[in-house]
Amino acid sequence: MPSTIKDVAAHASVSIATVSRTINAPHRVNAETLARVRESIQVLDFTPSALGRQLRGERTRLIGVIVPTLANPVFAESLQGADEAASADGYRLMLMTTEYDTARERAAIETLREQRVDGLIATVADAGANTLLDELDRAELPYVLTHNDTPHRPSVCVDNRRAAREGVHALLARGHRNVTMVAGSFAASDRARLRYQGYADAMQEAGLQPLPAVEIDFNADDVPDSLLAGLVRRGDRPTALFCSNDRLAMVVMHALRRAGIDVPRDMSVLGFDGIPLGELMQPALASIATPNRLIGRTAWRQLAPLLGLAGDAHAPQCTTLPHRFRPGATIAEPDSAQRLHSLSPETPHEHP
Amino acid sequence: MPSTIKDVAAHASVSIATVSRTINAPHRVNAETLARVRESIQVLDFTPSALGRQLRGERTRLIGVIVPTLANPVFAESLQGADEAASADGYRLMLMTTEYDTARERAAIETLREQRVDGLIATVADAGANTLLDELDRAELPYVLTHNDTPHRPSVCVDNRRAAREGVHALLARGHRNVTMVAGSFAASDRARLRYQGYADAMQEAGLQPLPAVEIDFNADDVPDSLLAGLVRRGDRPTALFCSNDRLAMVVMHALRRAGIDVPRDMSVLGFDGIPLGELMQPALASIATPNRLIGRTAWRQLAPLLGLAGDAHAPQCTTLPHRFRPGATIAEPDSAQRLHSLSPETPHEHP
DNA sequence: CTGAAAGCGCTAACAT
DNA sequence: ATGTTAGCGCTTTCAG
Repeated sequence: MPSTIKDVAAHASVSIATVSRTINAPHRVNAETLARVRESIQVLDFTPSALGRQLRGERTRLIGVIVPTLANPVFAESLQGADEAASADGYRLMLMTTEYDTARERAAIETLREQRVDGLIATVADAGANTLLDELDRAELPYVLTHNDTPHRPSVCVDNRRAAREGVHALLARGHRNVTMVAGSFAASDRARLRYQGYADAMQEAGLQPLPAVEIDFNADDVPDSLLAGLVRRGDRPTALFCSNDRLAMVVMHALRRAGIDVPRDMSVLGFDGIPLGELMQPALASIATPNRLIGRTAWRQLAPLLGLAGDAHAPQCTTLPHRFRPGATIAEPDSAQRLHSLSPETPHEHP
Repeated sequence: MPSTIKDVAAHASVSIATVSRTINAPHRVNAETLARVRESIQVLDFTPSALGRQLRGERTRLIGVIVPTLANPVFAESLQGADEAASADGYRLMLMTTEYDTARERAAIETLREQRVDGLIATVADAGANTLLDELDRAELPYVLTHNDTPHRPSVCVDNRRAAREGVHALLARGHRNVTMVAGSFAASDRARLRYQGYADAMQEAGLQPLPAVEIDFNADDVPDSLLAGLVRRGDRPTALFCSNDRLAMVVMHALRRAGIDVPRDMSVLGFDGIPLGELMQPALASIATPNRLIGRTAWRQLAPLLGLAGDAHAPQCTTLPHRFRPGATIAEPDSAQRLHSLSPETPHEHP
């Protein structure tokens, strides 16, 4: 049992109020007394209990953070950003992971509310129609969503649809016509859906028919053979793949290699997220980089005023942060064999 | 302000004791009363405050987790392992990152003690002579170290020295003689030091002189040109690099590429940690894989009995988990030019 | 089966 | 400058 304010008071022969003041308002304590109390605090190894304080005060200086998983560096990064920013303001984080599971989202929010967190920074599966978030609104618990791209709730994210469109456009501009999207399961992520829409936008602008996406489980460490077969089948094999996130892109590339498909010679690959490790690998993964750390930091900045902290009280509810197309060696023009096969009026693109 | 047990009591016209029982011991409440109270709980959207409970009881069911950074997937993974295991037992995690900074370690422990966590799972810079840990001992706050390889404190890790020795041995067995170690700064990690010892062991067993390690800042995203120059200088250029962790290995490989050095043709690279992304990249990163998730899980298992939970009360204080050499295409035999240069009695190794 | 009351550690009036 | 006291939300005897 740690010692309490009472123990210190007794040891220093003062009242508990004086001990409290020694800690919170030293200038209101006589110098000698101050020294004596501090001495006792040392001796007894007293650490004030945040519990007592939190129970008394109207805030806990705790904020809950909910992310799908830390296996995806994207979330690890934005968590870091939020951590840095919140810590600097004296707030502590309580972390919960959901593995993209709605039931776990519910449980996480419940736990966090029990802990009386002052606010929430969360990435949820589906931000649009989400009863959990409605409950938060009703409970008046401030929250900011991260990586959830919705105009209807406080959030910080990139414009996923536009970003995806630009990325796919880059593929098309290099002469690819048969571009297929590989996505984590749509049910588990509104991001994935928006990115698919961006993909479809780009295809249509180029006068091409969007192809159905190949859906893969988010947590998968490998591509099931059945799906892989579809991806590498001869005939109408895609010349480029747009993956809804970098982790997925790497998993897919690994599978392609196993199937004897060389990236980028036989197939180009574009990811999404711009995780640092992607840039280090060979060939460097082309991607649409999102400012993950900044997303976390911004989420805190947006949340802080809602907690009554100093800050821009009239900051926007929704922040759209800039993305950036990150070129990489996983993208090449369709190989010559491929081009020979497709020397038809439909693919009149030029190459240097 | 969330509603309290009093609000519910008033709404249901019972005492707060009955509300408490409804939540914690429903069988001791009359069926009708139970229903009425539950109704009120619903209506008022009552969520019991963990604070009140924690203040009253002798445990908070909170555990603190301290890791250097989440930018290194190793720690993200073991955090996940700990989270899974602890959550299953109804414990919540409070996360703090230190960026390998001792001052931040101190602050983290302070905060966690204030929050009255029941125990700690931590990865610290230096587990041997660490006053912070001594303080924990004195305060009788149970803790388990992860990734800290020390027999003197409760810990879960792999045998870093042996693992490093085996890895370097594998390089030597392929004909490498000039193997250099690249390490994060030794001051910030007892792991790095042990791995260097393992490197030295292997070199000496092969009758070779261990070379001084090249130290690089942990957080670096690139290798400074001055260090890079030393690594790629002609003449006594190493034919193989042993990196003290995978992230570092990837950063180094990236720099080597910039310097026109091809891996593995011109230089082999071996990492440490076995992060999943390493296996996905091309060429696949050879590494010494550590069971990170299991490390986190085991840490919880080892901590639980110390908190008075069910579990093996006589589990070992220190657990050494098995590592595994993970072969990869970043390791090759020294290239032919290199071999021609070194066709001397000292390097009689055969190649297919 | 239910209620009254004490007390967990702390802060903030209010008194002295 | 310091002390006394009420009360934050809850659990837990102890009575009824």
